[in-house]
Amino acid sequence: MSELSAQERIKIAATKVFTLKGLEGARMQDIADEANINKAMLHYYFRNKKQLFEIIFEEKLHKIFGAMELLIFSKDAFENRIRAFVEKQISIVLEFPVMPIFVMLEVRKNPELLEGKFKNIPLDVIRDNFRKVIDAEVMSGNIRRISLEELLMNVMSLCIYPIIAEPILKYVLDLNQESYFELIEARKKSVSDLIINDLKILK
Amino acid sequence: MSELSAQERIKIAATKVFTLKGLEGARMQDIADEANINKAMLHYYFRNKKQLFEIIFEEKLHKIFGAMELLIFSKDAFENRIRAFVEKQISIVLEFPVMPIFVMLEVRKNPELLEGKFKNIPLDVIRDNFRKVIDAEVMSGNIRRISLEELLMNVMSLCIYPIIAEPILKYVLDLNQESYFELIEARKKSVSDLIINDLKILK
DNA sequence: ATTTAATTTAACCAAATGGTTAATGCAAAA
DNA sequence: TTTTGCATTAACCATTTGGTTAAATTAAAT
Repeated sequence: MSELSAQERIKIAATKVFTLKGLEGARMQDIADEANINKAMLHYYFRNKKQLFEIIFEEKLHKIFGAMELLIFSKDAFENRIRAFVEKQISIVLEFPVMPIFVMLEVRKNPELLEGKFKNIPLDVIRDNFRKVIDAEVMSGNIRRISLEELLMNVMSLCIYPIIAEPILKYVLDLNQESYFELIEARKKSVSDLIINDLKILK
Repeated sequence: MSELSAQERIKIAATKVFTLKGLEGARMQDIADEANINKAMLHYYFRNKKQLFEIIFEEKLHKIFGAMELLIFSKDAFENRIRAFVEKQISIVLEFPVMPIFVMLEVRKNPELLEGKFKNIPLDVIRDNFRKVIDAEVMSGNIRRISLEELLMNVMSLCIYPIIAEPILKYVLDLNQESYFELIEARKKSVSDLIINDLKILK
């Protein structure tokens, strides 16, 4: 039935259960059932619940913030970088919509979870670099003055929220799966348009 | 020490624990400790964990969507209604930032949670009404054509996400509490500006 | 083929957990 | 003062939970 190794199946199962139930809410037996293996195997491949959790958590964290590098390590024009980032960000979140909710909630329970988890992603470099990019655009008169903080908050919000809030939005707006999905697909363009039009308005 | 009744203290404690840990992750003993009462009191005032949870959940749900009525039951001009809604929405979420995360996650675990929980908020009326408001503005040439769905997604995203993602944003953008709070306060205006400027651009 | 190592399982255990109960305190009514 | 009904507590119980272990099975090395 399954081509994957026990270890891989455990990680997939653990991701499913942890993201939905959180560290304390997840049951080792549920993870074992989901992975179709004996419960003892969980402790054979991963020392205990906490360690299994942390491995999953770190993987998901990197997935979410991996897209940020697109904003920096690209030689494209500013507008196109924004468009690429928006599209990538929406696609990533669509792949696993619970991910951001999971990360936000677990970080609130245990703030130390973030410490040292961004080794591979040089946040300070990305920040400095992107501020310079924005400044250059402002100097060239291409965009209005805006802070990195405001811009990033706007883009992340518009990309992430409509996907993580899917069940609520579908209920409130009375949408079926199909029309909801069309709306999200359309956002890959409309969010970029919104952001870029906002930047072009000179105060 | 506390002026509140045992029942009130339980609800406050339960809100704190449930919103952070979820239904399965929450421990009745933790709620009792947080409320400073004997564990048996929980079952004295509320039949069981599930019932206590559902009462908390419904309350929080209404708090979040209460603001939507501002968009309808106001006689203000369109632009001002948007501004009022944005300000209200941000204030509500600031009061209890875990609330939306909690609701989004629990609804994903158990979709039936939403069923029948909007008795007091006539969603269909609000939708119809607001669509008419938008149409009227479009007809008057005040705003570009936009769907209720897109507009609501944009506004909700920009208001809610930056607050629920606080710990992550502070870490990624290297912000202290003070500068983070300033940014959010500024959004009460800047989000409205962004939305309204977008609407004024005629395609 | 035999030994060795890695993988998998069922049975088990101590601790934690949701929930109950019988006894106790305690204020207002009689 | 006595009684009545609500509020509160400690002790208790059955079940669940994370974790262990020793035996069994399978795969790899000799």
